[in-house]
Amino acid sequence: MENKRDLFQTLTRRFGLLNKNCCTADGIEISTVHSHILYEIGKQHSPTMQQIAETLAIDVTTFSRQIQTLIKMQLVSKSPSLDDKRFYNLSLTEEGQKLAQTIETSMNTYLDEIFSHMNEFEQETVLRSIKLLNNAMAKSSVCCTPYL
Amino acid sequence: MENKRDLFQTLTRRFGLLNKNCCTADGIEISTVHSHILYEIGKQHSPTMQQIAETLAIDVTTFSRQIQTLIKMQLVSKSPSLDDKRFYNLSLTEEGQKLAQTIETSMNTYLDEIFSHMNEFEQETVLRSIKLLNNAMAKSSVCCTPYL
DNA sequence: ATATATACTTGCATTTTACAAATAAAAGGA
DNA sequence: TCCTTTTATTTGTAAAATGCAAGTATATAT
Repeated sequence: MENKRDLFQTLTRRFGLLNKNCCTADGIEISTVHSHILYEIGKQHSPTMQQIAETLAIDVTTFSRQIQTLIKMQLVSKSPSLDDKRFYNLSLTEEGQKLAQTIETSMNTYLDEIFSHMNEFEQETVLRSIKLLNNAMAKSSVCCTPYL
Repeated sequence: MENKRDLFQTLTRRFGLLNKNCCTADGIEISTVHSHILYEIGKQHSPTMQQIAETLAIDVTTFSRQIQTLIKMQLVSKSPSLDDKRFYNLSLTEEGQKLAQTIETSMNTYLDEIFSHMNEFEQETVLRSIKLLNNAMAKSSVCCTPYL
């Protein structure tokens, strides 16, 4: 269990589980994909369909239907851009914001709990390392080119 | 972009992309889920259906069908356990092993490329940090209890 | 011997996915 | 201006993935 890939595989699988569990608890019942979409819409500034779909590497046609679902669930709203009516700007409804916030809070609680098993120094090292890694990935040619 | 969750979200999304891209290249055409299954079967010692399904947090009934597909693709074989015929032991066929190896190689190539954007010291720090994190997650009550 | 538990599979209905083709709006060129 | 091309999004359709409930088969317990 000492090669890079295995370390990453383990890490990301567990984080994936965290993501999965956090959104299917008390009352809230939302799929991981949907929570990712909410997260990204909340993060970006009135993004278009394509922007979110690309960020999440979801096929646009699939994404189009997922957005339809989220609109039906009253979590997201979609309005045509004023300057160019081909674009639609996505935003979270009030309810969507509240849900995103709930998820955010519980994710951070989970992460804090996990970090509590490390000492101060380790915690800082780990955070710094993940930033390093993210930067390295952003520079990489094999990965994630368009994503900050 | 400075909170824990965001860092993790970015990291795991990108690693997910890597996983996705690596398996849909030249000739090989395999879904991410299938590649995870191959990976785990290769890693564990003649595991049962349930073990792999649990490790990957896939519903057993879904998993049962996925295995059927992989068997049809001649990548996996399944044989009833001798001591207890309710169990089936999974293993990779020769072809499955070859494919798993190909994926492994290309994943490690990708990761090496990514790591090449950091200096020696950073690389070591990052690897050490991921180990720390994995250990912390293993200790955590909110996450991944049964998974090493 | 019968009941209970466990490992896995199948029936079925829903959801997700993605290619190809359609629609709609903007941009460019004559 | 009209016509072609490009771009953003949606729909048709068919395949695959999902997960609950119920089924089968084997082992364990009383």
